[in-house]
Amino acid sequence: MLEMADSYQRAEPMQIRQLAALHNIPDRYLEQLLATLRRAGLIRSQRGAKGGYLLGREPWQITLLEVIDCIEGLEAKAGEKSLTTETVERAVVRETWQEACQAANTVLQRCTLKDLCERRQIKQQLDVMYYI
Amino acid sequence: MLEMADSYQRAEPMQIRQLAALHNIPDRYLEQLLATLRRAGLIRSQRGAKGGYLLGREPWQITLLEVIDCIEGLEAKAGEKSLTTETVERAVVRETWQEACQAANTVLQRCTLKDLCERRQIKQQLDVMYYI
DNA sequence: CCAAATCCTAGCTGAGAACCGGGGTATACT
DNA sequence: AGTATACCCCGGTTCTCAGCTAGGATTTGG
Repeated sequence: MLEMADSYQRAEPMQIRQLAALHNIPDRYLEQLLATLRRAGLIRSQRGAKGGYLLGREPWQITLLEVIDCIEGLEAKAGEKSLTTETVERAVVRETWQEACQAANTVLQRCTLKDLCERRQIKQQLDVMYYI
Repeated sequence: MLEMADSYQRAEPMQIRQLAALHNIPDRYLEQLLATLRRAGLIRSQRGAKGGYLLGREPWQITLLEVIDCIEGLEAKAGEKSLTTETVERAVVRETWQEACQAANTVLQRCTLKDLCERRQIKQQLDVMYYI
């Protein structure tokens, strides 16, 4: 996603091969992840020769939370039936647990791809300085 | 743990059979969980006949975070070697991720067994009122 | 001693993440 | 049009691990 955020400004799509090579991910597997992201609307695809993937929105409009929820198969349902059989103990613990999740999500929500790209650039420049 | 927090005031140990029956957990499995909790010092055990388990500390001195970290096998190490091979991208994402974990942990840290017991009691009384 | 309880160690199982492969479809370029 | 290049879809394989099962050793109260 970060690579695509960079390529977004250049308005040229990224190809699976490139992304896979850059991050040492098997390209066949990366293809599935990208399909999931596409179905969620986080990225768009261009088929055919010279095709590839592009962000679905501006880099500052995509949060880390959206990306993670997407590929981690966000299933926030199925709790309906268990609510009827849920014990009091489970309910009490679950409330605090969800409160904790909410706190974590707030952090991830605040973090956009643009933020991450900027931090990455800073880190990369620091690496160069250490090398000298 | 909540059951033991209640029994802690009565100063009598809880046995695996009782705990398992109360919460529909296979006792053989519960035994392993309790062993983990014991090794972490969260609970103490009394062997032999009339034995059982007791909290290792007062109910208000044990947080939900400790319990969860304990049974979820908190492995916060092993990141040493990967730090050397960690890419810049992973590092940037991991920082935000850990920040989110920290936020969640803060919530769980604030929640003690005593708090949960009190909330449970309130909920149970509400259930009774609904029943009438 | 004996019954009752915890302790220790090893293995089984189902679900899900990571990964691979074959064949199909759309698009750009010549 | 034809072809090469990419994405698209679906099914299967491997590996990990939480959840669970099983057998036997050890400690303690009566």
